[in-house]
Amino acid sequence: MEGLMGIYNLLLTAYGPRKWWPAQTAFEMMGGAILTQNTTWNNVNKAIANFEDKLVPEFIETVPLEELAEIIRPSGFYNQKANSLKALTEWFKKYAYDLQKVKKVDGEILREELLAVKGIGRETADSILTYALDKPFFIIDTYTRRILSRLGYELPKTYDQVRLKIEANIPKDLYIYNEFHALLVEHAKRYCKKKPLCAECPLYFTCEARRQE
DNA sequence: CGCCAGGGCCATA
DNA sequence: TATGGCCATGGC
Repeated sequence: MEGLMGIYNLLLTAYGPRKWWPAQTAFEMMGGAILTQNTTWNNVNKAIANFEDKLVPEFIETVPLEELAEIIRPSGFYNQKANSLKALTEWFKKYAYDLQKVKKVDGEILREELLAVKGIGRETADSILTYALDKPFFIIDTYTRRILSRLGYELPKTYDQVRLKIEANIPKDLYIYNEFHALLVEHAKRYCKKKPLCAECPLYFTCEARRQE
């Protein structure tokens, strides 16, 4: 996994800092991480807009499940995600809905707790840890896998194997984890949806160099 | 019209 | 550990 920082620098130069996650509050970020599972942001935004100003744990806790599902309907999988939002909120309640209390806990412990929440898997957990809780865990999504494999990297099979391998080859720095993932998403949306390789791609020469090997 | 998006759960072998 | 079925809307 050499050259990851080179890719990071190319993307950062090409797109500039992304300043993620797009959310008003930490709780909105956490909820958004669930809503965006296998779903476009366009649909997630519709769901978030339906909350008006009620995307807060106190509302999620008390609103009837069926009503919650109706609110988030545009995000798809709304029955499952309504349950997931309830479960996330139950977890958060252990900390009295106090973000500062959560942040005091060790990152590995928090990851275990989040993975125990039904509806939160590895990617969602790592997104929440990195973007809401200031605990750096490199997020592995379909875009990350797609871009890296197109660049010629041989990726391990399991999520955590990929994550640990990437983490071992970049500085353990929250800002870099934050920006790198956001930059990969930005890049994938522009260039890696259908086209396997294209000359306008900022990583074109990197792709070419690795393909020659 | 069919495909798929910043996944995850569960059953099965 | 690793597939396969399922969940569901909306943009293209």
